Amino acid sequence: MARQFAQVIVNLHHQKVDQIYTYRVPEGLQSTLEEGMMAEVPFGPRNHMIEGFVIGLSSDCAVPEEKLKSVRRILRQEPVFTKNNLALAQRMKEELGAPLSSCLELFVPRLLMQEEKLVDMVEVLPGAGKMGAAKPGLRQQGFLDALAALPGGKGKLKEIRKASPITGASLDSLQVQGRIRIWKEPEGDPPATLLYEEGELERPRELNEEQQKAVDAIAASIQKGQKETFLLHGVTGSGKTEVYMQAIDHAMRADKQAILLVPEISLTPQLVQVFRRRFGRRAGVTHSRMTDQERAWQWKLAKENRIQVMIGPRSALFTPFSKLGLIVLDEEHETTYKSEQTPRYHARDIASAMAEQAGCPLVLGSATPAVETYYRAQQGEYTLLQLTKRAVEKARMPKITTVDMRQEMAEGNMSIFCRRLQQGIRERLARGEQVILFLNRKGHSTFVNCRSCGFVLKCPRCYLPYTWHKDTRRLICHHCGKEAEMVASCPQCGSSYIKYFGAGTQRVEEEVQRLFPQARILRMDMNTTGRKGAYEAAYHTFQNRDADILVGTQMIAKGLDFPYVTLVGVVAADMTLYSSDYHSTERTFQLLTQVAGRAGRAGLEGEVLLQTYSPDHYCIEDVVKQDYKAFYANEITARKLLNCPPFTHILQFLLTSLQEDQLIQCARDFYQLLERYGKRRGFQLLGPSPASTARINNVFRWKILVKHPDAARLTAYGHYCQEQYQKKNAKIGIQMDLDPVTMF
DNA sequence: GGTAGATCGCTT
DNA sequence: AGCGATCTACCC
Repeated sequence: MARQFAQVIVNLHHQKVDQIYTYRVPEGLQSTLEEGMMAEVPFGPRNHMIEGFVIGLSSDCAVPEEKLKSVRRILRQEPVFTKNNLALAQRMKEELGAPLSSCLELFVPRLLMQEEKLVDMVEVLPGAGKMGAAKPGLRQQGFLDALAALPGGKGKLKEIRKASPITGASLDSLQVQGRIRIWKEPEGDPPATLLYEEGELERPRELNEEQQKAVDAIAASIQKGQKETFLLHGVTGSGKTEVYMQAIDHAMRADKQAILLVPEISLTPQLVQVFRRRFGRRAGVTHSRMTDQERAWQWKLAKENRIQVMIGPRSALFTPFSKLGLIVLDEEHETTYKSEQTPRYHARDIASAMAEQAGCPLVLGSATPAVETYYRAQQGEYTLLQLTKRAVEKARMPKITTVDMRQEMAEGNMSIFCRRLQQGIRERLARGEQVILFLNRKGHSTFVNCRSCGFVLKCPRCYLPYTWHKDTRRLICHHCGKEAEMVASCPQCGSSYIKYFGAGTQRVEEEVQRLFPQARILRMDMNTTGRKGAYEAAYHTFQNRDADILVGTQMIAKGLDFPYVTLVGVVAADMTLYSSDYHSTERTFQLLTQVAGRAGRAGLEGEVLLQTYSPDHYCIEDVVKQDYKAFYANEITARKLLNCPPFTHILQFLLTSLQEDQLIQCARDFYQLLERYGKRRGFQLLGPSPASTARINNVFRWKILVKHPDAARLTAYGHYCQEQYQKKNAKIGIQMDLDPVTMF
């Protein structure tokens, strides 16, 4: 039966045209057009030619036929997505409220979406010659003959046209008649960077008992061909990478493929080297510094099964493997797994859905798992695998101690460094060892606390810290929007030493320089490493011991390995602890655990000092004890109490406008609309409140939060309300984010 | 997003 | 009535 109609999703990323359009398929294309292909179609009153994804072909048509236009041509030689990919994209659309076209686009490498980077190819179709020379003109016949004479009957359109001139109209006609096919593909051969030398491959290392148990469990699951999710909870240095590699090896031996996801930041050259030495050319890599050309070739190689494992950031999920046998998410708690662009998906969720489709295991690995993940393991939804021992003999866990800054002040030390840290730095300088001073300042949210007793001003409704607004000199709860006056003295102890928190890295650097004029200090933060190569330069300076003290933010917490660092000082351990984001306790635990791991990497003993105003907060206590389970138990109780994930889902609306008064008015209107549609159906509303960065590039930002335990219903409701609101009022921008990893 | 046709409001 | 500016519906 002739499939003369095509269901097409136009690739314009816009909600208004996010629907299925039906096109007629010209007879000549009916034998070649397949589901999953990209096609060029006329669209709109001016019939602009645009790209579309063909998501279905049929012999009947639901739309009045006089409305129909025809598919112009096929854009790529092969389908770019499968039925499974389409099903997943449709699910993403529903759960995330994103246009289907932008969900489908994830499966296509960027290069294939950029017309100008592709070259037109043309191929003569079987049977074309037999139609005889009578019907087509001489020019057309000449063109067909020239084409047929080429090896494989195909070549670059431009070159053939030069040798055998033909008009565009004639080309169209030949195509519509089904005598030739034209498509676009990347030019040239695989870049040399992908064709590295393959030396002798390394053999797997010997595993300890725990590692072996983990590998066996995953291997058994690969064999079964059923989805199973594992949480591989292993302390730093417990040899998770070796477990991944041997599990991947099992998948390959079962003639299947594997994906290893890593957070972008830790995609160090070392890891890539390790994989290449073990798997040789069967290992493919993607990362941000790769060109589109290189990525497109990786995609092609994966599709042809010439690569069997792909390593990379969340985009590596969309590698077109046809026999997926294993997915691994390393450092699964990392926030970089959540996309910040539409569709705002979480790699963990997509990986889970893909494992379901493929019937293969999913391994989530971390030393500090996300609370949601550990909860699911506790519930029996995930299988817990534990690595409790360090695989490297020499490396010992560092000694972690807190210093109570309230006491420091009571004893007359007004410096930003406690006496113990000053003494520690002095000793390291004398011994020629190195020091890292870490300032976990993130974002700009400043909370107010008492320097005498440590009391933190919190919203009485949400029990989350107020944010201090310098301009209005008021306190605002960024969770629910409640406002309050600043206090003159501490409500708990009456001290007047109550103020907002906030020292920058620059201030810390100045202070160190003042206290230790002879020390060589290096500062690393967004300001100093902005230029290209500046990060690497600073890294090497410290690595070569051309500096004694490294002062830095977040970016120095991850993956850096400096053997001569024996002291790590965390200047303000509480800084990220008290922000209005419900994740903040978890993030602080993960961050401090990670920073602590920077001390004493080689044989030398490491010491970590945490300066804090709340030494008895469970987060700080559990970091000191290096006890994840204790932290989890405390945190999950808090989440339950506050009705936060994993007990509910949160939908965040970010509202933006150039005019503040208009924005505030619209935010209130939108809130009322949300209330009208959702209050009685169990949607819990919070806000509106200013975003933590209330203004970016003159654009004002407010937000509204909605909670509901059912993610799909929450998104559907949010999407519906947004549509209803924007029908009437398009003056402000509204962005929706399900389960945001950073609450603006 | 882009376009066309409808509607508004100000000019002559 | 005449004409640009703004709004609204629709795109297979």
